[in-house]
Amino acid sequence: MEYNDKQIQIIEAAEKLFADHGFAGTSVRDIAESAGVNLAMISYYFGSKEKLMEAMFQHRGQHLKLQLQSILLNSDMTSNQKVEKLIDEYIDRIFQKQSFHKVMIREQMMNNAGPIAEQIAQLKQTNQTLFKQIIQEGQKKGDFKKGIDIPFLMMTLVGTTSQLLTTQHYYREANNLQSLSGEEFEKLIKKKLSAYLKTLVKAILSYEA
Amino acid sequence: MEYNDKQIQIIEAAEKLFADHGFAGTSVRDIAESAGVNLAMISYYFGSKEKLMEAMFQHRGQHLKLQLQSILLNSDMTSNQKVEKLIDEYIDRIFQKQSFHKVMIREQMMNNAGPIAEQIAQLKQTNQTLFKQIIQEGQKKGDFKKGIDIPFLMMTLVGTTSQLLTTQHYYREANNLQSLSGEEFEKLIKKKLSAYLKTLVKAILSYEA
DNA sequence: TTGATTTAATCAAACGTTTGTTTAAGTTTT
DNA sequence: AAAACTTAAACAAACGTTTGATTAAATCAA
Repeated sequence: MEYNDKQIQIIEAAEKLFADHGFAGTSVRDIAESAGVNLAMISYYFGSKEKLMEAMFQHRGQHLKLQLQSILLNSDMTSNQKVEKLIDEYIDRIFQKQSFHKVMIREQMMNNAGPIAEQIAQLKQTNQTLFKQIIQEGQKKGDFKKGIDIPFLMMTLVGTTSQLLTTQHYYREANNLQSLSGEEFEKLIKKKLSAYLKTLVKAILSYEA
Repeated sequence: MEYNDKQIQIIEAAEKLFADHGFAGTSVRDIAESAGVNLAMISYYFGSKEKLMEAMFQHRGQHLKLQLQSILLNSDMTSNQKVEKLIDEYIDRIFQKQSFHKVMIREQMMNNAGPIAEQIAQLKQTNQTLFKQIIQEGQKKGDFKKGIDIPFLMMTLVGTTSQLLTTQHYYREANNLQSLSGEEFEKLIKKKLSAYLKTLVKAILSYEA
């Protein structure tokens, strides 16, 4: 499915509003106003508010999957380099589409069925499988220690990033970083997160109890 | 402020519904029906839906703060033991009040002002300060290495736990654990999370790049 | 090229329903 | 008797969605 300019306009306006106020907390009138289109256009293009949400996941779904395949198949990289590249690509992806990821976090919490939940489950599994391959490859080469709980390690990467994403305004205030511009602040926390996660993963992949 | 039985009944019904469907996604009629009280009782006791939410944070707010003081002041424990106890108490607290913590996660995402946001900010800072003390105490004693980014380490503990909390149904499905009862499953993931986080923290507190 | 016809896009207005809240009349408790 | 509680009914406002008219562009027939 492809969407024209106006449809994308609506989807991206809805994305921002859903991220900040939730699905139920956003009215179609809010979306229409924010997107600069007439109220009826949302039903006209998408059928319903619910289907607009599904279109949003369809629209973003393509860019969601990590480009892990290319990392995995690149034989010039060491296991450590692969993990580091994975972390940087993941952070970039999350922060580039912040609003959509907040919407995803919200959707994950409500464990209802439906196409969106399925898409999320599928995405999680794909990323998990590829991540597992990279770690296990490193274990076979003797770069990483064995006995790692890979799903939990993944939870840490995802969870720490989500935590920073959803509470960045608290972090900014607690560390008196209001003087920085939005861009500067984002650049800073991305850099810190990247360095921190790399150290963390290396630590846990090499730590012997 | 103290609340009578019926008020607590309403608060706890609202808690569960807010956690699963969000604040805006839950109607006062849903809450009334779920709590088994008349619709008007919510306005009668709390004034408004918004104030019910504030009462919820007031009601739970007391139990929120980690009992870190007692850990910190206990001189019989090593730094490692203190960190381990902290992790177990944190996990217990989160899982004991799952619904409320989901509500908190939701509220954290919307960066609006108001008494709730303030209470969250205050709670975060209190916990951060006490956690920092425990880590720094360990650093002075030479048990932990220096140069740790404590706020980010805290983000990992909170983020990993939140991630498991909010996506436990995905984890359950992906690992074919539907045969377990709800209680058994919860016990299992709490145990795994505890062991994992303890290893993780020890790894990062002792890892030398 | 002209004029007719179809198609897609846009709009203000209205639809019926659900929303949070209030009312006013009751009942129970103190 | 007073205070606290409980209720069904009603309220205006906001909600998602539909309608019917209007516009503009595209397609076709002459």
